[in-house]
Amino acid sequence: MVQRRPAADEDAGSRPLWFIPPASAAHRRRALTREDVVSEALAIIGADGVDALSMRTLATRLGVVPGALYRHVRNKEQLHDLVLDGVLAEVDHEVDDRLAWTQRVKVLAHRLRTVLEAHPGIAGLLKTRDPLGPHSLALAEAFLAALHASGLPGRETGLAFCLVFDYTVGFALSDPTSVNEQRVQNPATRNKLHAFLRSLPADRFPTLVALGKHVWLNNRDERFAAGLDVLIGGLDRPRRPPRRAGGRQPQR
Amino acid sequence: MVQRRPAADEDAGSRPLWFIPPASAAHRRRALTREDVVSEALAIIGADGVDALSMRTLATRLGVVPGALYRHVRNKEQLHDLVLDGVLAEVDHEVDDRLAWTQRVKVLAHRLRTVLEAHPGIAGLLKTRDPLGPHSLALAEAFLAALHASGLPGRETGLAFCLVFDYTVGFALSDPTSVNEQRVQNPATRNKLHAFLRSLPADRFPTLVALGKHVWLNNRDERFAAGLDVLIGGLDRPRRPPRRAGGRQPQR
DNA sequence: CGATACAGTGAACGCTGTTCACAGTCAATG
DNA sequence: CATTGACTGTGAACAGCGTTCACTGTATCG
Repeated sequence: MVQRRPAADEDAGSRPLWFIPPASAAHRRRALTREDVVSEALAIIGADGVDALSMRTLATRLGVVPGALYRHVRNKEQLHDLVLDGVLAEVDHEVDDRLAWTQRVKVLAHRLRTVLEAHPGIAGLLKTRDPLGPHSLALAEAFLAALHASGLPGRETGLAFCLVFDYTVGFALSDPTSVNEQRVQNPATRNKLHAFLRSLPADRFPTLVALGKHVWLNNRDERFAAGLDVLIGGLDRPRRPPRRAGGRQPQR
Repeated sequence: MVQRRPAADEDAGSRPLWFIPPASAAHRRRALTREDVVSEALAIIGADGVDALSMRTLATRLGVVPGALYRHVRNKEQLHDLVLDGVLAEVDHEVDDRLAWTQRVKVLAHRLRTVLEAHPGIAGLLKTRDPLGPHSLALAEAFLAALHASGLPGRETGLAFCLVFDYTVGFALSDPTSVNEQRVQNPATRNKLHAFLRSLPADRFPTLVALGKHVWLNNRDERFAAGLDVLIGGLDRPRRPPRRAGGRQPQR
């Protein structure tokens, strides 16, 4: 929280004891910049998640009236864009070139997930707003470069990028603070959930009764890693010969 | 929209001409049921998306004051749960058992995506609310049964289920009405986007400059099908021998 | 010194989800 | 049949949200 405005009583008669800073142009004018707004927004999100970010609380923490923010940011959506790029800047996109491409992709995906989950709610922005900020582009470049090293043709590389990126974002999106995850994290509610699954009519839900306990588990880390393995394993598979013409879409 | 309340002037002196229905219990009392609320909510979402669903508009369309809804639904979150199950009921979960398990999973995933995208915004609910309603369970059963037919052990089947389900939901979540998709759908803006990518400094973003045009494409259908292929291909791969102990997570 | 640009103010608008005392009507009871 | 009790819908309110707008005061430029 930035203290921007001199205390009221400082103007009102009580003289400063020794030295009053000249209130240089840099401090009084242009005191609030777009960077300030964005960084304070990041602070709020880092502390309380993206839902806690409202124009009003943001303005209050900056010592400013809500409407003032609109001098620096067109609307909340644009603020989200800026915040998003700020978060993605935290993802280290340097990877050892000597690693196998599969390892490089995995490392990047893990880093992305870590950063996204450190800022609850941010992943949601990625689903509606394309990240075209400088840091986001650097990250995309790193992913693309690693995938390109697989030797896949350009078009397939693009598809693979979408796949891996969407997988990671989608995974981070069901963040551990959501209701679902809370439910499986708490052993008591998890047991209740398993009991519920076991209690289902076995004639209508045989597999669910038998395997339900393997689905609702508190195993986010394992789930992410295993999914990533499957995914990259699938990419690493020798391409099959072009499937029978027009057979792209399985019959509905 | 249900007309539930007699017109005001009907009570106020103007006598009915011939016959006044007895306002039977079924009509006056219990006129509004939870099913009514949910089905009207589904209608709103089907027409204008999930964002258009507010307690006030829902109440208005039901000819009722907003607070009245809380006699039938504890809060909006619970309304979402009910709506969600109503939508998932539209997914046909019957699949031909004679198909290969890979085909069965693909068919189910395509159906799920179709239904989710027919109700913009619904996929978002699936990320925060676990679908434990009857229809949702039936769908989960179908997916699990198909995956179980792969011969994977129980735990891996659970992981595979999460993977396929999350993939489909995550994909549907970036629905075609979002900003990103609009951008690549419109040829003009897509060209602008490609031009922007080409204009990037080639020394810092070499792969992005070269392959960017393969990433931002209007190819949702191909993307979904290809991703699903990779994913199921990865699942279908012969399991490798248990990886070196503790080596689940690639080194950061 | 006067003119101009502009950050910040304060108030308002219209929207949201939710609560609460109250009124009216039905069904069951004495 | 009359009374009671349960319960649905009313109307108003509360607190919060994003956003707009006329206005004020200050800092900079000509």
